[in-house]
Amino acid sequence: MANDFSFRSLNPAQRQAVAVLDGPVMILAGAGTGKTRTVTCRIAHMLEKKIPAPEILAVTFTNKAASEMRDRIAGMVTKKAAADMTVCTFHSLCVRLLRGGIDKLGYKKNFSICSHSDQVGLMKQLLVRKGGSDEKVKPDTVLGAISKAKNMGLDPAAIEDDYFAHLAVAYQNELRAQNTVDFDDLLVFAEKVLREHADVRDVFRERYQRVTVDEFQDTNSLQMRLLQQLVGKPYHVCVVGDDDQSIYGWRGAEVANILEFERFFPHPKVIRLEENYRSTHAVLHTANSLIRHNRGRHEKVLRSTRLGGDLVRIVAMPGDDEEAEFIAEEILAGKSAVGRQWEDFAVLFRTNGQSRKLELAMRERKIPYRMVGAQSFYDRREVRDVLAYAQLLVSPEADVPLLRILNAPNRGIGQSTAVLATEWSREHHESVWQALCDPNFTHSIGSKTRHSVEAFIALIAGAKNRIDLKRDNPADVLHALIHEAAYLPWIERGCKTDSERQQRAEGIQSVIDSLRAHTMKGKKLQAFLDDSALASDREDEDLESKQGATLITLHASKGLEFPIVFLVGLEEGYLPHSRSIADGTKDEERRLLYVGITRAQDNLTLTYCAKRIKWGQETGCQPSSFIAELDDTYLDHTSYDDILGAEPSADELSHFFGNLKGMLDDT
DNA sequence: GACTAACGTTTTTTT
DNA sequence: AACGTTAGTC
Repeated sequence: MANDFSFRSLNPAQRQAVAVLDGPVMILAGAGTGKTRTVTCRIAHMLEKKIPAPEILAVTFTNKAASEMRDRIAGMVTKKAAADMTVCTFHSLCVRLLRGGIDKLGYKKNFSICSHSDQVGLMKQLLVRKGGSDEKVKPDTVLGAISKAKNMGLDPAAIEDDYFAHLAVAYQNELRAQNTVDFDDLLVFAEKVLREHADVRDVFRERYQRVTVDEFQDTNSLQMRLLQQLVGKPYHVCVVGDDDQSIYGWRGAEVANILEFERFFPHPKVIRLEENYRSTHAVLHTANSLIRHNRGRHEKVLRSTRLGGDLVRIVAMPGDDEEAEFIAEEILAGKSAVGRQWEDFAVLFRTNGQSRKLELAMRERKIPYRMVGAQSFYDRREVRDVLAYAQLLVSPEADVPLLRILNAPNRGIGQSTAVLATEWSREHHESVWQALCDPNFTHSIGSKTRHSVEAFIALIAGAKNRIDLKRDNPADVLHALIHEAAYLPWIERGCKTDSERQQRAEGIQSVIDSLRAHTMKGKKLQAFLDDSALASDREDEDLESKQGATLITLHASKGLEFPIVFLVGLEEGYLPHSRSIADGTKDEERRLLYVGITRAQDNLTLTYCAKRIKWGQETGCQPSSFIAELDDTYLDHTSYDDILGAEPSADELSHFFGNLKGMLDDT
């Protein structure tokens, strides 16, 4: 059997996890314990036991995790089996479910999904319209409250603050009127459909008999309820996670789900993977000594399979400039002296803002680097605009994308017209598109604007017609539409630099290319829009495709590993972050640091500064209280001055050798 | 309706 | 320090 090899290479705990296929199973997989390998072997084992591939479902949180798991499985089983099973995110699973059954909740099946920026745009409008209280309420605050309510299983109308509740109701009505759902709705509605409609539930339970949930520590209570609907007796469900790596509590993740798994699925088989293959003993010991300070966790002590190792350095820095320069120099020196690749180095930080100085230091020394995250592709203006055009080709009645590009590029339909059209559409309970099409409306506006509106209608309708006829490739239609709208010249005009111009053009082109790739695979335009809506930022195979040292936030680093890791800014207020000190979630910050430390394979350096520039102002810093929690056995406390004092500069070195040579010559 | 200038706010993490 | 928003002007 093909799997014999992988089976034998597993350790006893892993082997047990792979062997037990029936009933609830919880795999507590510490950092670097071969989690993904174990899960993929387990799924391969299912196939070996003649479980039909279509019955297998594996749910992840990110698209990246899903595609990684898909790839790993594909390497172990037949092509057909890999294609027949379902490996996807919670959200895309829900989209699939709702495309079939959302009509039961009074939405049309061609609903669209609004992104975060769409949500903000809508909420801004509502705040202006409802402008009840005169204090400035930020859209994100209201949206956050709504999201929290939805994830806790409450009706947004039940939010305590009356004004917020009022906005929440208006928001939800608006989305419904536009046949649009937000990210949270996907889960809320899917759970609702399953709970209230036994027929749908039975179909799903019949279809997916074997459910695996990855990164289970990141599930929130809504996802837990969804899972309960999805999995029926005899509960062939396997969850994999590590409570010590739960770092998404701020968006509702409940460590409780992993701590109380058996409350939901009785008598689970609990398997602990504690053998770490990634890090040296020194790194692991330090990590263990930190996480021990957290209460109420599944006791777990990672054992290292790699003895010894370099000491973990804790370096005191005078300021953030020196910190960045020190690290850049170390990378430079490490690369040439120890013969490492750029890709072997990673610098981890708490907030994106901390990357600026590091980037600068890298650039000065011509060290190639890759920044993970930061400006996300799908938040780029031109990308969102082009996607809005694409969305109109499916349903011009979607107000949000319509309003987005109504005057992008400028075509003489400005804000005032947009407001009039929106108001008219509201009065007549129609979409903005219908308002623009309605002669009764267009006669109420000036003739110049009217002609602009008519031209716009013709532009969109013409392109949509080509789509509906199904004769042309949607990518070609979209390309032609963008060209006809003269979108590129308009966006280019707003650019300051050549490289910006180039970036915009590439953004537009890559949306079209990506649509083409989708339609090549036989997917519909709607499916492309779904994928784009759910595709989040840091998932464009960034890491593999780009070369260089890695600059990355602690959150984004989870699941990755690097031979040499620098973890910067171990200062009170940054790590732990001041906000989490206020929120009383210091435990989570400790886990965040734990995640950071356990990314390191061979060598780890922690740094903290005495001062740092914040908002253009110099501020003093205190060392993180976490430093005192680390066990000293494998620590090397040192400072910037110590290291620079001990290591002579290149000048001093050549001088020294010059003298030496002189002495030798003399003799 | 478009452009510019001043102002205020931001910096935790993201499906 | 840098970005986005808003108000004021053409």
